[in-house]
Amino acid sequence: MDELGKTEAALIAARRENLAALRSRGRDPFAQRRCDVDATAQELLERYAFLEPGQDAAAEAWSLAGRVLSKRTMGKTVFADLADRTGRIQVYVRRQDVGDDAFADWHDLDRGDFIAVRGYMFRSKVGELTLHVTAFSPIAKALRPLPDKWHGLQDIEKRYRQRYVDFVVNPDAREALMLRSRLIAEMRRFIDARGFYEAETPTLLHVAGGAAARPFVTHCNALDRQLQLRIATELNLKRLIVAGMERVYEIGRIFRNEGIDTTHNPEFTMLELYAAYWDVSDMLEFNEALVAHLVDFVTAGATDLRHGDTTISFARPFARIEYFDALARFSGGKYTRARLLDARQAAEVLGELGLPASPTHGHALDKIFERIAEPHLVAPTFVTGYPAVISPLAKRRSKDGEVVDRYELFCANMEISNAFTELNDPDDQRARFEAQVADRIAGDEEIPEPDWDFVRALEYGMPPTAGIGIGVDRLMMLLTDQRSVRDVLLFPMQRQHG
RNA sequence: GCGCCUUUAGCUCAGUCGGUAGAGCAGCGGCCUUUUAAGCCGUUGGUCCCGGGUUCGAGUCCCGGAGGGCGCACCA
Repeated sequence: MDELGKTEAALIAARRENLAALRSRGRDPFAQRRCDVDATAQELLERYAFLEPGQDAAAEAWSLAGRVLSKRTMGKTVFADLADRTGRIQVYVRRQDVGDDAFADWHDLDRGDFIAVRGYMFRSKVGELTLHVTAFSPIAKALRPLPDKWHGLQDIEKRYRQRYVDFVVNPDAREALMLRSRLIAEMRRFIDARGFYEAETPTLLHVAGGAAARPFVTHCNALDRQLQLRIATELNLKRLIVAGMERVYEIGRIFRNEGIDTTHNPEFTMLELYAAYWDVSDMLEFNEALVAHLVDFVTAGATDLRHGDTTISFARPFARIEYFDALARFSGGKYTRARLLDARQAAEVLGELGLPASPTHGHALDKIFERIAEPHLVAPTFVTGYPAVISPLAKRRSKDGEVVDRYELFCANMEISNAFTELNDPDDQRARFEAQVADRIAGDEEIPEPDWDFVRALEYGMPPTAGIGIGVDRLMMLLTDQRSVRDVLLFPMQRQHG
C-alpha cells in the first residue's frame, strides 16, 4: 500500500463510511454476485433518439449497469451519469419513485461506484435522453476518488502507470485501444478468409534470429541454460512452410532490447505471414489490399485517413518506387546505385551527410536511406528492390544479383511493413549466414548468431515462398491517429519508481 | 547516453523580487422534485519529487539524485 496524504486519506475514509452506511442498511455493494443487464448506454440512446423533450417511454423497462461518473443532487431528486463500455448515459432518480430508504442510499453513492439500475427512457426538459430509475442497487464501491471530472487525468506519467484510472476518465484513450482490438480482429478475419493458419511459435529461444536486433536474455532453470526472447517469428514460420503448412501467420509479441521512444516499445506486436508459391509481387498486392481494407474499416468506407493536422490518402494503388531510384531522386541525383553499392564510397556518403561511421556496408545503407528518403515518404509508398547486402533472408533477382526481391511499405515517415521473396536455397542461405558472422565480428552487435538448424530445414526443401512482416503497433498509430506508440499500447513500458 | 523542459492538495493549475503556501473541482455540513463542466451558502485538506548547500529566512537561488515529456544519438 502506498502512503497517503492527509487529504487523500480523508477522501478514502469518507468513502469507507459510505460503504459502512450501505452495509448497515443491508445494501452491501460487494455482496453482489451478478446482475441482469439487457441494454447498453449506446443501445438506449439510439433506440430512443425519437423522444421529444418531456416525452417518455414508460411502458418499456430496461436494466443496465455501469460506473457512476458524476452525481448532481437536487433535494429530492438526483441526476447521475452512468458509464458502460459503450458510452455514457444520464440517469434520473426521484425520492417519490424509489422510496425514502432507497433514496437515502444515493447519498452514500460516490463518484466511481458501480450500480445496476432499472428504469425507462425519457427526454428531459433540456433535451437529454435519460433513464428514469425505478430500482437500483450498488454493486461495487470505489474507495479511492476519481480524478477531476472535467479535466480528467492529464499527468502523462500517471496515465500510463494507472491505465485503469486513465481509461475511466479519458474515454478517448480507452476507445483508441478498443478500436485496436477490433482492427486486429478484422485483420485476422481478412487473413483467415484467404486460407491462412495462425501459428503460435515459441517466444523463448536458444538463439533469437530472423532479424537484426539485440535480444533480451533470460535463464531457464530446468535446462540451466541462457535463453533469449524472440526478435522475430520469421525462422520458425518458415520451418512450418518447409513442413508443408503452406500458408501461415502469427500476430505475436516481439522483444527487442533497444531504445524506448515515441515509435519504439521494448515489446511490440508484429504480424508475420508466409505464403508458399507466392512471390514478392503477390505479397505486395496482398499487403495493399489488407491496409486498404483496414482503412476502409476505420473510416466506414472512405480512403482518406486523418494524421495529425494532415490527411493521407490510401486510395489504391499506393505509390511504388525502386530503392535506388528513391535515393537518387531525393538526393537530387547525387547518390547513385553504383556509388552506394560500393562499400568504400557508401562510407564516404555517410561522412558527407555528417553521420557517424557505420560498422558495415549494410548498416551504412540503412542510415543513408533513413536520412535521405524516409522524410519524404508520407503517402503510403512501396519501396522495391532492396540491396542484397541488407537482406540476408531474401532471394536475389534473377537478372540482377545485387538486388533482392523485396519491398518495404512506408507511410507517415514510418516503416510499416517489410516483405520479400524468401531465400530457399540452403547453400546460399549458409553463405549469407557466414557473411553475417563476419559483420558480427566487425562490431555490428545487432547481427544474431546464425541459426544453423534453419539451414538444415531448408535442406529438406522449402517451396518458393513470399513472406511479410507488419509492425502492428505502427499500423495502429496510423489507423487510430495517435502520435505515440504508447497510445496504442495498453500498458507501455515505464521505468520503475524508487 | 547527451541537451532542453517538467514535478506544488485526491484531480487541474497559480505562486511576482527570496519574506507565514493559493484557486477551481472533488470531499464534508446545510438548502434545493427535469439538472448538466461547475446550483447556492459554509468548511476541511500541503513530505511544494528526494538529499544537501547558500541565507536571518528557500516552493522560489546553487549542487547532486529520482520520475516523466520532448529533441538528438542509438534502434528497421
